[in-house]
Amino acid sequence: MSEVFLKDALVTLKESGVRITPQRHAILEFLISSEQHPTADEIYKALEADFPNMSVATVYNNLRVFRNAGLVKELTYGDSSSRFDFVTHDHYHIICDVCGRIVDFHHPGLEEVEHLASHVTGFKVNSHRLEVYGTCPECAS
Amino acid sequence: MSEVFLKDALVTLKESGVRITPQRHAILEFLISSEQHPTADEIYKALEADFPNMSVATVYNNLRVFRNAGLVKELTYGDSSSRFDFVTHDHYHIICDVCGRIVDFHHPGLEEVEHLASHVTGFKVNSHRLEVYGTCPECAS
DNA sequence: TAAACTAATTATAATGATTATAAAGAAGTA
DNA sequence: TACTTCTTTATAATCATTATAATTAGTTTA
Repeated sequence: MSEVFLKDALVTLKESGVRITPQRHAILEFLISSEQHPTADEIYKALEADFPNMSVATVYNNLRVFRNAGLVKELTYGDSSSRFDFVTHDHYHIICDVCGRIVDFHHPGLEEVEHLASHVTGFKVNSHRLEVYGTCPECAS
Repeated sequence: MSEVFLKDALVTLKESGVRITPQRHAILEFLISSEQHPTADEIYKALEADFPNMSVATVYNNLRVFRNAGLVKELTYGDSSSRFDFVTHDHYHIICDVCGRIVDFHHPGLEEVEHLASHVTGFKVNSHRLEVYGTCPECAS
């Protein structure tokens, strides 16, 4: 399953003229396999063993490359550092107020909200962002 | 109208044992009158004339105090600095991808989404966050 | 009202995430 | 193989935010 995502991602990159380097391959692979929405630093640390000489800048640079290619979404919450999420299909996030864990969930798109917003404000709507906050089962017990 | 908001806010603060200083008064007043969702630095600069000796730390400290009191919401987007929004009644934001302008709009709460999220993930839901992105009428023309 | 207690402000330094820069290295191409 | 261009690395710079310590100012109570 995740193999397919990786292959598709590599094709997407190649088509937009981006070179596939071992570092890029590894960052993508880690992002896809990770269910944890990691920060740039977490990615950096996770790949330290395989790439002892890799620079943090490489991680940031490539996350930006992936984001521009539409492969990765950057999630910004109140805390200090961004988290990165490999884009598979549309899903929303629910975030635990206690431990910060981010869990995916699916919900039909909110077109009606987009329509209303467009109607009221006169904006031409492109997209929306929705997050739900609460307490995860582990922290609740 | 905004006078009422200010008075209510001051009462709320007093009730939670927070002292009303001239700086706090000014920051609140500016936040309420502003339709621009300012950054901490914008608040600091706006009050520079009236409070030449005020420290940036004071702005940050008090924004945190207001946030803890539930008077102010912190908005974090991709860009570097947070924006702060005085809480009146529930409303959502639509953000222009071109110029970054943030406009308020109202929409009935999305309880059904919260319910579904809770059901699927087992979380105890507290709140949610929704933002719509697009192009504002000015930038579209 | 004035002393006393405590919280708030100020000035400054520190932190920490992210970005910029320049040199070295590697991928793709003729 | 030599060339061009993109990528990585190492490091320094930037910038928002927070921590610290000393000073100042609200608030309380006698």
